[in-house]
Amino acid sequence: MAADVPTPDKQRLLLLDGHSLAYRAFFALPVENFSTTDGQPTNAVYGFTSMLINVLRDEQPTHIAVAFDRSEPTFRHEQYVEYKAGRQKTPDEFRSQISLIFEVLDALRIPRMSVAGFEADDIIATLSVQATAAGLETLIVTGDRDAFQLVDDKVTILYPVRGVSELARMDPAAVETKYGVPPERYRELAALVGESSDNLPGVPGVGPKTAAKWLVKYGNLDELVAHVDEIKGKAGDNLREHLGDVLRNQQLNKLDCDVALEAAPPELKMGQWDRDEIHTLFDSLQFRVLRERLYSSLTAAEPEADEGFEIDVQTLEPGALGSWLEDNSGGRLGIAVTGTWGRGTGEITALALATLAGPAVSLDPAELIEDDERALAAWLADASKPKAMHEAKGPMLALYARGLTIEGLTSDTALAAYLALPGQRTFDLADLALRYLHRELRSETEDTGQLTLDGSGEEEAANDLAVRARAVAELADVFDADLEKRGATRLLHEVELPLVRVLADMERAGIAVDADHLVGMSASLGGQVKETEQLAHAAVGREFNLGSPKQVQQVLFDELNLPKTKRTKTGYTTDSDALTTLLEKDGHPVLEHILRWREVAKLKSIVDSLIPMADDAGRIHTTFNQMVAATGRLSSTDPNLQNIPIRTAEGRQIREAFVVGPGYDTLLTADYSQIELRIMAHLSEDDALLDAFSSGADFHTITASRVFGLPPEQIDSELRARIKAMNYGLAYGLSAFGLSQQLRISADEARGLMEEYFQQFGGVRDYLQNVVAKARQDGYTETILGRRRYLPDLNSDNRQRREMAERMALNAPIQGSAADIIKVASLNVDSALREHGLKSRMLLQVHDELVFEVSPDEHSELESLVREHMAGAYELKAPLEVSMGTGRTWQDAAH
DNA sequence: GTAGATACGTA
DNA sequence: CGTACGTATCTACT
Repeated sequence: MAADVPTPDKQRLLLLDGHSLAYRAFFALPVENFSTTDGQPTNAVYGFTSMLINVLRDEQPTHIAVAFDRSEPTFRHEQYVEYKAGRQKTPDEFRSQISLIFEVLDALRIPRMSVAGFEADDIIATLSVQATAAGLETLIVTGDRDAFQLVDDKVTILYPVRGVSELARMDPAAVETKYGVPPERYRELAALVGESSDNLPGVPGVGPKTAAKWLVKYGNLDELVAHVDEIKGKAGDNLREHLGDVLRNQQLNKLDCDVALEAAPPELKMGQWDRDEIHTLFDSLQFRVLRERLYSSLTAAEPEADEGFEIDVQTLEPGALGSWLEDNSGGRLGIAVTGTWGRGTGEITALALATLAGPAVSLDPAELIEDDERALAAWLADASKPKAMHEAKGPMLALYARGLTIEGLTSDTALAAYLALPGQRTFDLADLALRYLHRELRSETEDTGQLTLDGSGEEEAANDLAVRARAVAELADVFDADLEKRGATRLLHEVELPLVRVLADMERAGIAVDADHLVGMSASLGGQVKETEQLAHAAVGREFNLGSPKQVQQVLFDELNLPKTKRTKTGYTTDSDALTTLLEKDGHPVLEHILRWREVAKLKSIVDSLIPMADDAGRIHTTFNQMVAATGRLSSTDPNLQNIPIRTAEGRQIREAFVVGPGYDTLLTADYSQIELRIMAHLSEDDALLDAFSSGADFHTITASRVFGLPPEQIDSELRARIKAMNYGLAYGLSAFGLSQQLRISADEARGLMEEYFQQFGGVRDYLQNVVAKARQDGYTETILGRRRYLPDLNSDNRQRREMAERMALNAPIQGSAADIIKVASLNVDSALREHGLKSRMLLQVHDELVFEVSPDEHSELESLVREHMAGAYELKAPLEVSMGTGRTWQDAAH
């Protein structure tokens, strides 16, 4: 099959009009948001660079140049003294930024060109003609419409439409669609219409529409001039009267394709840019987000890293591991492991250790003799021997399964990458090696094509694993420096790294379930699902699949003609909110059955998914993921034990299936009361909100009493519920519209409610506004422990994306700080359990709640330790409060 | 078999 | 037109 033979990529020349793009950016981006702390405006540099990065990423050019105007007069001024007269002087804030743009281009090794007496457009025109002749495709990015005359099947223009983030692709068809004439006629059209920014008046009263109509009718401008007497009406009179202007415009807007240039297109190859130079420059410009974007989007545009790792993988005689470790464990060693893990256990199949720059070994754990096994175990367990791993938790479980514990981890390169790039979902070692070490994850020395001794490929696998270990060792150093710059060193070493073992212990412990209870529930729910299904079918008069949103839509909106709900991509929503509203309006009985069916079917599917999860000891082991949530929270998978139902009575029955295991007395749950609201009060330092917490009374009632100006005892459940929704909604970026939807009140009422609220709690509004403004400037938000979330979309021109990013910016410091706090609490509780020699253990973390299994006679000691370390995890201005409960089941332990 | 859309469970 | 997740199911694709 030769179908996939890659063809050499087309050579593509990217030409940018530096001045016109920078000028666009200058007016598109508010200078208040784009200045360095010492007052240097950077909006034009920022916008230009941002556009440049996007185009480089999206178009992957092979050649590039940026053209600039000169301040000297051009040949056009000689022909027409009024050319560009009456233009406002360029603002000083703009002029100072041009040299900064030069610096950016120089650091990126992008050639810039300017020629006395010519405009940037003439340079671009010349290069594009030469490029076509040399067989290159040309892409021109410019905000100057004159360039449209250059468009043909080899030359495309990218024209900024709104702000700096969106480019319209102008090929011949697009020009014709937009202007009604093909690109080669564009000059003539522009001559008729005129160009006020160049001080080139056209025919009064003639816009692009009329001009295009004439050109289409007569074919071209010459013919139009020849038949100028045939044109009727006022427009015709104007044309005859201003014919001179039109012909002059046509002369002046013609781009010169024959400028003498120092370099021809084939010489304008994309070069390798200098990371250090970019670092320094972007630091001085205080471009944090752009640097990220540049690095993340341009790795592909860099020349392929075809280098691998030089590594000396040593073969050890049996019994030699101890002395090897003695010789080589002075510095941090990288560890790489293969095997399988999950559900709280695992198995190691191979292991490699690598020094940072010296030798490495690859081991087969199954074939270690006793001495070697002992030496390995001792080294692994030695906290004073520094180690680095990549995604250590799984291997930790597998090592533990064969009796090995690991101490002295000073880096987990996946965790470090997560702190550096919290929005990324995966942290593949090979990707990180390419990106941060600029090398492929393979050995440079190996693979001369010769067979290994037994031909099994074992040696190759051992080599590969050693390469991974080496990459881990090197990456660990790179990230140590990177995290130091981001202020995340302590977060890694004091929170995330030690948490790995705590999470591994929770996964290993698992939580006991009452299988009979689950099986019983499944049967009963199964019966209800069937019954409800029949009721639904009877109500409609035919059978349909209740689990298919498409069929439900068909039944409700096509057959029963119920009022239409909110649109989705494929039709109308049938979600429970919409169906509940419909039920109130129409009351068709099938609605009730659908809602009920969904409820019981959901519960049954949860129950059924849990049943086969229990191990031989009757325990379920979730997997906690420490690096997926952009805010710093944990997540739980396989199964997700962080979303076990609790709202409805039937849902809570599922919690009754999670029980205390043999050898333990009871379960204990401990959760933070209103932790996010306390954090909001702490961060905003709003006195009224802080007072509400220190008063000791019910928080929502107290805040409601302030908002409504009533004594607390007159706050009924309705009023309390409204303010409770506001209290929580604020931290999510809730709008008046959203509030009105949720409370089923009018938008005006909701708006009034918010006004009243902010009247009382103005500090909260100030805080929320500031948090977004600061994030817009810095490019990221930060939690109390310095965990960042990068939000480049805060400066997006797309309103929807920007507003989304704003809500994320509101929420990330609050949700993320709560995550910080419960992580610290988990660590401190865990240490305390060890220190006090308790057998009780931590089983689950559910965002603001910890679940423990209590060993006999440890009840009161555990309770006081948990309370102490949870409440004391962080000192907030609205102090943390913890509530606890105990019981045989997770449900009974609720409080 | 997989990807996307929809719906819904938790904090 | 309220954040952060994971899972089940259906549907339409390869």
